[in-house]
Amino acid sequence: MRREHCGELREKNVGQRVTLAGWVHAVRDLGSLTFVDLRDGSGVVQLVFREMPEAHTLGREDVIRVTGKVRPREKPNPALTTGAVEVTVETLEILAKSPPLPFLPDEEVKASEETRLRYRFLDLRRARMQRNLRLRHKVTLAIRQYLSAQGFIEVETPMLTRSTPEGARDFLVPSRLEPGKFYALPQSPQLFKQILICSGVEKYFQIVRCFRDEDLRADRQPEFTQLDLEMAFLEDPEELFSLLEGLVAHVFREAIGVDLAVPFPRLPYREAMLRYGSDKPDLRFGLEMVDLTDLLAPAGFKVFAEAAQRGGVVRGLPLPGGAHLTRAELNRIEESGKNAGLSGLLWLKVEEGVHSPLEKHVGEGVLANVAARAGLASGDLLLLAAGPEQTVAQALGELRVQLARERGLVPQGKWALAWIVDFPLFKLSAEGRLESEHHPFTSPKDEDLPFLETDPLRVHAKCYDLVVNGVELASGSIRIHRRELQERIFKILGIGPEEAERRFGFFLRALAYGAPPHGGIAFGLDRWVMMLAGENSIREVIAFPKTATGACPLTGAPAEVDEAQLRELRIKLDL
RNA sequence: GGGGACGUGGUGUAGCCCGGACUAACACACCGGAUUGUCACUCCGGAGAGCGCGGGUUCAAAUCCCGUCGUCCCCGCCA
Repeated sequence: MRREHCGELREKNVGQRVTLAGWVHAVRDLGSLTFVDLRDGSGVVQLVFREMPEAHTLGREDVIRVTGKVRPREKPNPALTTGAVEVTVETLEILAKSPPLPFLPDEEVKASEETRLRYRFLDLRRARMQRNLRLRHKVTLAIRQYLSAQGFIEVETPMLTRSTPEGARDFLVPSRLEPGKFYALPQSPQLFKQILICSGVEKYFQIVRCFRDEDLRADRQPEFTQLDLEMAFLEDPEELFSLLEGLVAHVFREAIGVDLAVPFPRLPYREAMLRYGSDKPDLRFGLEMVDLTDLLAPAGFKVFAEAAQRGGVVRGLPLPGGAHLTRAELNRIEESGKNAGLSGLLWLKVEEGVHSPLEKHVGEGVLANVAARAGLASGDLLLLAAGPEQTVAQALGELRVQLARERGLVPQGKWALAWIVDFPLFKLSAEGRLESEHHPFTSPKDEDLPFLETDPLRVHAKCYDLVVNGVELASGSIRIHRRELQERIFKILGIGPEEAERRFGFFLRALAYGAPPHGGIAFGLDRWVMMLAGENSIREVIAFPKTATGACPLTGAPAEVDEAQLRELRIKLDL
């Protein structure tokens, strides 16, 4: 269909005869004069119908085609990019009618999210959703351009595969040809991309759908998209970091015109936990925590002494300008701290000297030292907590973010990116078993290899996360490329040779036949686009997302299937 | 698995705490009419829900109670 684009008409088009097609965005019927805002993918332009009775039959979201002449407006509308002109209609053709709408595809949707999802085809017509879809396209295009220019090739890996040893629950697909057996949808292409490396694909990437059957959140969907990437002959994460800094900076520039400062800071996991109480710290603001165990444990306050005795810590979270907080506000903060797992929260403030309920227990000298270490100035507050290190760090970390938000200490429009490095290789599960912190194919750091069996928890991994404004954007590692080391790791994790062979023998075989050193990373694409779009939910940047129970209000999925389908798959339901 | 919030015409809300004047209100959308410069057009008129569903309490339930379903947020879970 030959046509001009509504949103592109300007004063320079005045006098031209044009054909336009699109949706009726609004109708203003003044009798023998009718104005219609016509919308297509490019934007909106005003049509003028004079003495055309058909114009009275137009309804919102009807699809029409018109021809007419571009004219300057008597009264331009500065709110519209095409506001200097209008099109006087000569012919009108109604291509499709629309029934009354559940909601108008205007900027301000009043419809609930459920209604929006049920009528997603209407919702996506809104300018904001169109912008989000286009932004997402820009991001994936920029990624493909950049990586392609760097010599990476995109390779597709199977959607129907076998259950890979990731941590999450798998979505299963029954096999008809082999009754009783199942495919799994991939949680990530982890093993396939490593096999590609072993296959001589030295630089691989894929923008790929991944599936995890876990509960949903505002930033979690059962199917989501990753930018998955892997490189051969990679031993030093720094090599990858500089490549990815280039990629990330390119995407930010292309997608939203922001120039990021590179390189991004590197922050060891241990330091992130100590200073920010999180392995994905929001570095847009300060409020850095300090360790006070050595000052306060021996100071004569029982709670602190006992915490230290049990191997715990005493930590402080400074709150600049917090000295004037009322008793009620402090109580509320303590309540939040308790919800986050603390057994209590004490405070200290600097205001014409140092004041604290601790004063009578530990004395002024100690308090002054504490204030000095925390770098407190007059008018500042320090929140104090004691207990097991992990608990205290995490809880104060949560408080740090919460207080910064509440008190407006988070700078808007700022992008704080950082690499978190030197993660531990293992962690203890709730049952006290060793588990991989990242995944079992992550390489330990060379200098820690001697402790692998003797003191596994002190072993660091060649593992890294990229965090942006307190959100984990990407996560990756240098992989194990020698089979012997892989078998040592399995052994430590309690995976015997038979189990290893059964679950991923195919992968171990690939490693055995000459695997180059390699490593890679995976980005959460939905989260990335969400942040770039300034949205609070990834559903706003996914064309057809699922609800919190994994349902699709548009299609009604998941749904029952025919008895015949089940019989063919030899499946009997037991509900 | 747990906690919290919510569910009222097509859509978004008010009413619910404190049951009765609710024959359920308002806005947008819709229908009819008027209208030659609007752009949230305006003006006049109209239709449209029995309050997610089921049960209970009561003389009386949108309102109180129990159950159930659905939506959203959070914790667990998600390496």
